[in-house]
Amino acid sequence: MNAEAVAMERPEFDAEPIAEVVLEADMGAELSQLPASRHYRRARQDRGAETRKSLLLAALDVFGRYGFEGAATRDIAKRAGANLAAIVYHFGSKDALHRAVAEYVVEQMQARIGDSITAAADALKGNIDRPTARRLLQRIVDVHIDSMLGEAEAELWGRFIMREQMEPSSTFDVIYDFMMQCQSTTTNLVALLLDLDPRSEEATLRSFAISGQFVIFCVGRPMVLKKLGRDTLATKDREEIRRVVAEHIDLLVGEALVGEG
Amino acid sequence: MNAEAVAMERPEFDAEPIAEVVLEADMGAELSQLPASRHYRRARQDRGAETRKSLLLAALDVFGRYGFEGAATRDIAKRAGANLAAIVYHFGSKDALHRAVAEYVVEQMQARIGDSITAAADALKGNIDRPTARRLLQRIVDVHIDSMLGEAEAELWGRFIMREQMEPSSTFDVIYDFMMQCQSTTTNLVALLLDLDPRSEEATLRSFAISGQFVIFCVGRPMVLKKLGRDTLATKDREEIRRVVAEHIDLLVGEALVGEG
DNA sequence: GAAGAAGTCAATCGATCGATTTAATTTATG
DNA sequence: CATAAATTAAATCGATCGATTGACTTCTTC
Repeated sequence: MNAEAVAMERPEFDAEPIAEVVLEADMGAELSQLPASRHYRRARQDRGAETRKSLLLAALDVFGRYGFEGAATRDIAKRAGANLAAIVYHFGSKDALHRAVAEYVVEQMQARIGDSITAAADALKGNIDRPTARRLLQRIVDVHIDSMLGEAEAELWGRFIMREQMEPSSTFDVIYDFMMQCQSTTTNLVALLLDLDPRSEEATLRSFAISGQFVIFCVGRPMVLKKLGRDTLATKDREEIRRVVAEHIDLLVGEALVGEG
Repeated sequence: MNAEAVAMERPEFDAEPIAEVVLEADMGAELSQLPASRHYRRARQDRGAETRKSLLLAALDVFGRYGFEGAATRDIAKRAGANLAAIVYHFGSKDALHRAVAEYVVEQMQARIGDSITAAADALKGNIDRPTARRLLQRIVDVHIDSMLGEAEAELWGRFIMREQMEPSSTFDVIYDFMMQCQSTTTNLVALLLDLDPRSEEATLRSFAISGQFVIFCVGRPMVLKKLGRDTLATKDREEIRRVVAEHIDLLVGEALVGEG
């Protein structure tokens, strides 16, 4: 079951290069934004990156839909347009692939909403006034909405996270920690705006309720789309959602949003 | 794959009694509230009802966690404390069991929140004032919160529904229709309270955002529990959530809740 | 209390699918 | 051309799948 363990027991199995490949976290990151030019024949010096990225995305989808045990490596390889053996070659095992997916998800989310969180967390260390807190909160909310509803891949992240929440594996901690960090920062901002103790249950509940206003559009997306009569959320829809949620928060925290935008 | 088809092809297989058993929707409904008395030796006249109920609940759990294909009938039978063959005996096939679970979920949800929906829908046919609309809306919200967070089984309904939403099977329509009906009624109430066209995107989005405030406590329950430092939501927590959400809605629709506690 | 219906059970069917491994082949690069 | 990286088809071997069977137990009914 554990491919690394197997590799250790078998010295003739050259595990080192694979391990290195797996450990470099930025695999194919630069490749994903490659120009579509057909004549761009470079990047062949690392053909593997393409396959790794395909496998990673396919695994993200399949793991998210069927869970770790329910996911079939055959299915993942087929969707990725890669050979079955490529999974072991590039990642080491099904386990390791799953771990890589979890890390990838956090990485992507961190890249999109990390700044807004650290900005708020840093500001909260000092003394900030209510308009500033309101603006920092809105920043977090907007970034969440844009990343959760804006890009197609985000649907996969959401599914993967929801599934991990149902049957938490050992790799879930890293996702969990990140989300708790987001929630804590949001709670602190809400507490400040509502003159509540940040550690009170009241602050926590109000913070979750506020977050729920946009999370619903992620977890209930099929229902929302059906109701709106669309098959995808347009940019305009997303802006409407941002506007509505912003107005709601204005009403809820009794501090209208002012400045920058 | 299809057991009914097989049954049709094999006249010697006595399918009728099974079909009847499957079709009666109230299977074991009265049995679930049996007194725990050890000497209550009745109900042996229909031992099957107990097994059916066990299988149904186990299937609800397993289908919800692993999806239809990922679910193993062996797993379901084991969790139900029943024999593998009992599934085919009582339901006809894995497919039919899945269908029965979907119907059961709608049935249970209907029993808990159906009244609040039809009450609101009926009232909306005539002319109602804002305080009444506000009260009807709160009724729907409270009933949702109580049923989604109050009973242990509701966690299973939620998981099953979320999973069906991910990979909709043919049996999903019945669930979907019910949920859309809830959402439509809520939207109409919200539109009335905010002076919006009930069919406008604005009304839909605001309605979803409002619903999200309590749905988050269902889909994000593990996160909420972790943050609160509990391992289960107490009655007091549920009351707090009801209070917070009610206050929020007061602020959002500009119509404070009055009357009947 | 015997007949028979209802329900349960262990054992088993054939088939599919599971992850992993092997060996052979293709591809790019110095 | 030589080398290493990457890909591929094929095979391994076990596990598991849903469904079925027929014997067995429990309950009802006449």
